[in-house]
Amino acid sequence: MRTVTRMEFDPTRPKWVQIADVIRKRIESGEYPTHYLLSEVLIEQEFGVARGTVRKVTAALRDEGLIVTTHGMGSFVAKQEQ
Amino acid sequence: MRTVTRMEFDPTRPKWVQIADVIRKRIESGEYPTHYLLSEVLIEQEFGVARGTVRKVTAALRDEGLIVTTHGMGSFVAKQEQ
DNA sequence: CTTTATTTGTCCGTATGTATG
DNA sequence: ACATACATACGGACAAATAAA
Repeated sequence: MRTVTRMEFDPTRPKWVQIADVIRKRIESGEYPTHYLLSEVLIEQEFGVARGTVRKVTAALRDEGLIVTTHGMGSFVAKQEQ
Repeated sequence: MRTVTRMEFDPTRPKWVQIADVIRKRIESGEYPTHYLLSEVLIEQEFGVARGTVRKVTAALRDEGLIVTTHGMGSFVAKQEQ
């Protein structure tokens, strides 16, 4: 069973920013622990957005050092600094 | 010898939808019986499309419960309900 | 047990066309 | 004109599961 998040997207802010916010919170709250594996396809399906949008999300989280992406594997949650 | 289906792709409908239609009919007609093994590569070759397109086809048929996919093995036709 | 081949899973980059704000 | 976003489609590379040699 796949998860579907029905977000109320704020039309004044890009979707990719809003989705990144959601995932960031999940990481910071511990809902997504270290090494939790994300995949573009799952994000695509959960939020109902296109691949290009998902890639902007992962690029942003990667830039923040929250996730690490490996070609052929996926993106996993990096160890949190506190 | 590999089969090559020269489909006249209707330019107004996605290739992956049209290919899924063809395979769905083969399953429903019994041409592809229960446990018949499909492979992405063969679909790719038969219809002359890219793998990404094939994966949309299998994803659709999987969502419909027509096939079951196993990593490292392939997709096989699920038991039909009647 | 090790190696190899096959197959699916995933990411990467690119491109085209459409639509909206 | 520009950024955002969707949908489609191509081709490539690497990772992981499975099965066979």
